[in-house]
Amino acid sequence: MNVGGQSLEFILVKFPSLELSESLLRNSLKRREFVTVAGNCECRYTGRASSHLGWGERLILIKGDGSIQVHRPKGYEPVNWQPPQCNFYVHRSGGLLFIEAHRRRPRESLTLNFDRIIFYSSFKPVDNAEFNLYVSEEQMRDALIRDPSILEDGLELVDFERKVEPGFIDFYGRDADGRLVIVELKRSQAGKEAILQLKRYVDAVLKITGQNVRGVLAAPRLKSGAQGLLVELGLEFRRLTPRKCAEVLKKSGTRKISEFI
Amino acid sequence: MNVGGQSLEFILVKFPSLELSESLLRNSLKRREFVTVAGNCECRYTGRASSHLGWGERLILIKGDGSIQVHRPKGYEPVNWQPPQCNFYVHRSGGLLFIEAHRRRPRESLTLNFDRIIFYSSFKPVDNAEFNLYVSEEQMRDALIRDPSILEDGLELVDFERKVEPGFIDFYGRDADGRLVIVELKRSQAGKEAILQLKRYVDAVLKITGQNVRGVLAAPRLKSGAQGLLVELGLEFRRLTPRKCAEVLKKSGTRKISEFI
DNA sequence: CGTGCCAGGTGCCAT
DNA sequence: ATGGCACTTGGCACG
Repeated sequence: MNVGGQSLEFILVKFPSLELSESLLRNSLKRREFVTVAGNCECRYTGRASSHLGWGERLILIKGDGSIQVHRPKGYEPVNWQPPQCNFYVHRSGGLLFIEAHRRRPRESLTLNFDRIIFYSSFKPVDNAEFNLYVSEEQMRDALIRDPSILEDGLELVDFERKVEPGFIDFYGRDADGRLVIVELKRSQAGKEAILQLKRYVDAVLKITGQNVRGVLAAPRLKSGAQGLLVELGLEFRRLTPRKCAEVLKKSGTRKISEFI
Repeated sequence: MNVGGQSLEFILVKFPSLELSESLLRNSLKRREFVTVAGNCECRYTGRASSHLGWGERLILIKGDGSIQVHRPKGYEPVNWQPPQCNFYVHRSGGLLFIEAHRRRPRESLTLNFDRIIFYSSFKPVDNAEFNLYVSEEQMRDALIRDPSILEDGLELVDFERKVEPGFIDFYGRDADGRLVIVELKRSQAGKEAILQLKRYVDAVLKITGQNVRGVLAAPRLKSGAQGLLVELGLEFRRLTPRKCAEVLKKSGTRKISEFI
């Protein structure tokens, strides 16, 4: 597919013959298109386990990355599937259309045979958007204030949004050993920028107080490759997930933040 | 859909207008059909966590059980979804078509807005087939109950699925020397987790009975590196393959498990 | 590559 | 409803 609502290599066929379906499939697989097929089929899987599913009408998705999934009329999860990067073989035999999806490591295969196709569709979706899973940074901060122990046992709040030279420190606390702890929060994957920001805060507070200061980066995850810089600068990472924050916020209920400070 | 390859309430439309799509959707949702829609959309989720996905072309499945899933061109898993039994709201606003899927307990919602539909399909799949997965952990347990000697000569069943403090013991027996044996089953490669789980059971039973207790981990194989922990904790490993279990189940036939206990 | 750990996990079955 | 746990778990980061 492409811009302007005009079809580019977009195919949609109602009740294609098995012969036509076979050639459409071969073509789509070669082009790595997103294929959607509905039809009456039987499914066999063998690999880590084995399974058999008798005849019935289902919807099959085959994606350009080489994944396949078979959906029955009910249930969120596919009844049979194969993860990305498997090899497909399409052939007709005995009046049936076969789709095989093979994978190595672990060695397993999924075989579907159709006696009737209800519809066939293929297109190349244009989708470059970024997916973000998050709570707001403010919600994360609120959760941490209400229960600092979600980050570390014994951690206690001293102040938040404290102004220092480079900016505002998200969370300013003291750990079980009495050491100062500066926490920098990121609502999604944290990268080098966040690490350097935290370092500036740590340096500033060290300069002001002269005390030993710990710098902790709290985020759902660390960008790959950022670990090195973190360690190099003597900082720490603590995983803090949207889920955990949501739990705390729910548990502590509607009470105002002011009650916790 | 129904027999004979003839359409019964089967709809397939290429590039429907948002207006038409809205009315088709309302109808399909009312009839609890299996809906497949491809289109350019934006997705927002809020509930246990929150997420946002910018504009892009995706495929959406809505099943008759009230589940919905949004598939991007790559990846086995849907980027956004909602499990069965949620409520749908469809409306148009500001030149966009909105689909909302709401759920209570946990309270969460998924909202999709489309500016263009690539194709719309709906049908009522006929699928009454039974799905069979071979050699599940339960089947392994059944095989072991029917013939404990597959694990060790002289082993006899005392109880299964026995409740102790940490959870349920898969198989609880007595060996040729009269010692208690606790078996933890894994249908595939067993790792550290399984060993620790077994250890908890052994400790619990030891505490209760005061008797000498053997802990046996039974699985097709042990993860490399797990051997050390096993020995360290005084536990044992016995290889038990799906094939062997299948043999036992086949030999003992269709007789019910209750005949063996 | 394997190994470990998290997930908006989901699903199943128990109390 | 809540808890324990398996899952063809899938996915990602790390050694």
